[in-house]
Amino acid sequence: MHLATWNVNSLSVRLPHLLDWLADHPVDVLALQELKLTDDKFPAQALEQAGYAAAWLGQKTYNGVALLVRSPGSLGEVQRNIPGFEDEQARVIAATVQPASGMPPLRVIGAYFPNGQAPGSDRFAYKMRWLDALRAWVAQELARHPRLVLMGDFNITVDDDDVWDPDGLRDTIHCTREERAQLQALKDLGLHDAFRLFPQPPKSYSWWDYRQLAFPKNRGLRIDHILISDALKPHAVACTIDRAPRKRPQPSDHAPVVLTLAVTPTPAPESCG
DNA sequence: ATGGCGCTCTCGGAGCGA
Repeated sequence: MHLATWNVNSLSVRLPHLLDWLADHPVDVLALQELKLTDDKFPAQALEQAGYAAAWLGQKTYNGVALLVRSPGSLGEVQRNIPGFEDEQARVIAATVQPASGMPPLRVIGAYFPNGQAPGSDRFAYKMRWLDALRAWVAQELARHPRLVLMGDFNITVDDDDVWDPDGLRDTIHCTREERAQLQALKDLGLHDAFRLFPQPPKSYSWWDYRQLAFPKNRGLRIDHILISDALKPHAVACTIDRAPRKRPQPSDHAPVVLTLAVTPTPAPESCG
């Protein structure tokens, strides 16, 4: 089965891209970020016709997140935003997912982490507060749901391998020690960066600036991540970034990240052969 | 050196993203 995350940068604008992508890649679960629409504008009917049920949390102009599950899968115990963390911004949606593929249920958290603008700014301070609240809540979620996926636009690079120009971008937003320490603290709860469980091409990124021919020059960042719990790690068989939608006219600035999970655990590499 | 693109809200140009 397949799970994916994609920051679409306006679901209204990108709906044709999304429907095309789902037709070619009928993933079981998809987390979307930056819907940029209010709840009443969410294209639930078009997605249902494409074979997907959805839960969403939108707002005017900015942010907005959704979880999609391929029918006849289902979403239950939907949580919108972080419990106990007052936030006007629509950034988190979680659900217990029963996949269509027949795999046992998963707890899936889709998140659009704050950008942070610049170190030292008010928005950076908000990003740190938000990350503190997220981590405390994810710890509780993990205790209740060992089979957990946390995926989305993290707006944080894990390390310099995720940065096209690590020296030029040293300690700039998405690359600061504080942000990376927060991401490490999330991983320390017992989560694994699915992308780095597997050999990957060098200079693999998930976001490229619209300007300066950044995409054709592959000047990007890997800031969209899929973290999986200890219990799911033995099921992971592949994780890739699909650059194809970024090559289309009027693309999102982000590419989808796709995780493949086996229904049954796969042997650890040490036990092979 | 700066801003360079794209989206939203709204029809001029600002705010924001990353």
